[in-house]
Amino acid sequence: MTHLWVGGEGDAKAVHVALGKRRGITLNTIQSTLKRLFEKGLLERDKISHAHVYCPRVTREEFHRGLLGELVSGLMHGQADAVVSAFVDLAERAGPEHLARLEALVAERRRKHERTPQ
Amino acid sequence: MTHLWVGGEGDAKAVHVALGKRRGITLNTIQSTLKRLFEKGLLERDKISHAHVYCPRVTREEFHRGLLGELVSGLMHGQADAVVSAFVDLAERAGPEHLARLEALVAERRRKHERTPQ
DNA sequence: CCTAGGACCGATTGACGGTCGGTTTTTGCT
DNA sequence: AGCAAAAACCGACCGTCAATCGGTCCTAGG
Repeated sequence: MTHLWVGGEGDAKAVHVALGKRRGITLNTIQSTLKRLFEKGLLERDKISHAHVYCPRVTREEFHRGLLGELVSGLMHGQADAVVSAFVDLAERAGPEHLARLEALVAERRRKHERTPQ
Repeated sequence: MTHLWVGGEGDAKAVHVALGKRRGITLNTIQSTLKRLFEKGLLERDKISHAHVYCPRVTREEFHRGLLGELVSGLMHGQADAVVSAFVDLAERAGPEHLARLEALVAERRRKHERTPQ
């Protein structure tokens, strides 16, 4: 579904030629899919004349944040520490450079907290 | 499925009285579920006389690590940075104390890397 | 040898995503 | 206004997957 992101966004049939053709998919399929994504609140749409123009309601980042949040909150039942630890592990395995990035971000956040205590 | 973890582990019917009863679930259901978990490689089992005794093949931590890893690697297509950032956000939102923990873990890992360069 | 306890198999239900066909509505052109 | 093309909509079907259960077969113990 959300694979329609890779082609950026736009109007109904544009997505089709961008993705559908390559997969031998009907334009109809694209339309349905787009509609359901819209109903799920992931897309915004505008009726221009008689055609719908869709555009993402959430950025890819927000979407990912959502997914991650869902999973994490699901696992975060008392084992928050384990989750955090697992993530650090992953970051390390995915490439040590990510550790640096992680460190930087954490430092930044903590600084913010000191400046805004409670 | 994996909710059978909360009751610890043990033999077939023990899980039933521990979880099934409360949910009005048949012992049969438990058995099937256990079997499928076993087939999935998440459980180990031993045939004691004519009964199967199941025990976890992976700890809860490992399992969580697996889930997280799956998702993250799924999202980690060029947007690794975004994922990392999103996670830090979550940690912060879930409770600033996690930031401290995160920081500690990262520091530890990085130290290890310095000691083991390549 | 016979029975009770369990394992196994197969079937069903309910979500869900992906994919379409067929119908209706909206346009635009003549 | 009338008609044909374009696009939206509705509903349906298929494949997958987890959860659930009923019924049957096997086996250990008495």
